[in-house]
Amino acid sequence: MAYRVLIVDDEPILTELLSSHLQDHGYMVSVANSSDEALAKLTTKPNLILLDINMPGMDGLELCKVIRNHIVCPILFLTARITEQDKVNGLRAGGDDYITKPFGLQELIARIEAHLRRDERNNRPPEVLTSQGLIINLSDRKVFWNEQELSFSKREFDIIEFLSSNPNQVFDKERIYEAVWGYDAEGDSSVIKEHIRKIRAKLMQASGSEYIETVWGMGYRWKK
Amino acid sequence: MAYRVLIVDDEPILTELLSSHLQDHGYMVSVANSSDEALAKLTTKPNLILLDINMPGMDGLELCKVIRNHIVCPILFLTARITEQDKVNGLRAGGDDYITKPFGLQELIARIEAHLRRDERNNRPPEVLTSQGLIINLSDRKVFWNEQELSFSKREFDIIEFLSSNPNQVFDKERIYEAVWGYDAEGDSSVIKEHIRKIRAKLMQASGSEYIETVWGMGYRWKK
DNA sequence: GGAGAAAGTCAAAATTTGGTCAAGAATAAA
DNA sequence: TTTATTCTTGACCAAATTTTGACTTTCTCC
Repeated sequence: MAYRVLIVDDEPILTELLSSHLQDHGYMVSVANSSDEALAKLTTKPNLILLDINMPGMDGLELCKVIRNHIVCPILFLTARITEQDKVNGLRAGGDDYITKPFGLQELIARIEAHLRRDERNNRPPEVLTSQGLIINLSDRKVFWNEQELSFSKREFDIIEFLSSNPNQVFDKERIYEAVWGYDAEGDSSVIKEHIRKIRAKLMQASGSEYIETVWGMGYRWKK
Repeated sequence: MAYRVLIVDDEPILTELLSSHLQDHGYMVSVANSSDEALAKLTTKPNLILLDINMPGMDGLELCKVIRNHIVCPILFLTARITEQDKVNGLRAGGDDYITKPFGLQELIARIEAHLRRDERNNRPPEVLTSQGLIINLSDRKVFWNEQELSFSKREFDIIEFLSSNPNQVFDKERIYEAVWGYDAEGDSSVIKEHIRKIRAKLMQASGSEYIETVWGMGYRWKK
């Protein structure tokens, strides 16, 4: 399966160039020309992010920190700044590498490969999760129970995905809200309650068993 | 716990310098001045390896490939070579990063931290405490006594977590209150008393033994 | 041994939290 | 546009937890 790379840079010429180069190497590329766009495109669940530091509005460092709250994947800074302090800042912000412009495309590819390979080594994320007869296909976002497909809305699936990807761990509502809705987590907890209810009802109706456990005062956990 | 870093370089002056700098930052450092020595020192199970490319005998690239057959940890190349092709080779050999000399010590530390942090993110072992048949799984917030799961409320678990994470230490009620409730609340110690009672009852019922000891006039301690 | 302080016990009150429901708002589909 | 679906909100209830206070027991020191 092709890796997804998200390029974040406000320079269209550069993103264009990078994009086509990466596509030539078999990557699926999405491009964001601003921080906001980048956050929105996190939903594509990139395997790796190329991040420019100099951008109008929220800059790359800030963005990096925010992204880190959502997903875990290699983040490579791409920038013209070169002082050591800048490098230090970038890495401390949660970045994994720092590549100064101008850089060779070959080197870039090599670095990307190194990071992806490393991720692969550490945690090969399964595209399909199963637990007791239930099959959750993350790539096509479908859920089955013994041949029968269950239908979930976007939010519902997002919650299922998040919880079932981290089985047995307890997440409080805020944490779930953050993970599913995004950075702006001023969420009313009743939204989660309601979605959990719907999910439970559908799962129970089909399979007759509980998958989501309530941990009183703490949150919810996916039983595995 | 301190991270272990293995430095591989045939230049004693450099290794000396690096070693003391890293030690200043709290790392446990071992040094190898040759490839053979490096392979021997893999038994120290380093969390990260700094690897010079230019060495007599087996060079860093070769060494890297060999190391990769043994352990999985970040490998950072440390070298004077700078051509893009070299970088590509290094990364393809299984390295995770490539730092060209001369480099700033600050940058080096930052990169090391970034890599370790990343490793941490990816495979964090579950935090589990055990004491005499009792298993306390901090990440899942579950407590077992021989297969049997014991259920504790949030506050109860928080107290157990705090005390059992610091076994044999005595904490007075205020200190416990501070640690668990999160703020300094003067006075009514009866809350703690009550929770301790509940915890003790549950633990006693299941295991038949006391885990929390009263130190008269001082506070409570988790017996280990 | 007895006074006083600290810890333990118990039950009831107060508070917090989660589940449920219905209805309005927002979004997507037709 | 209309229509259907999904998302969100707020209110209410029930359940579980947390806290409180009165009371008893235990310990320490004189």
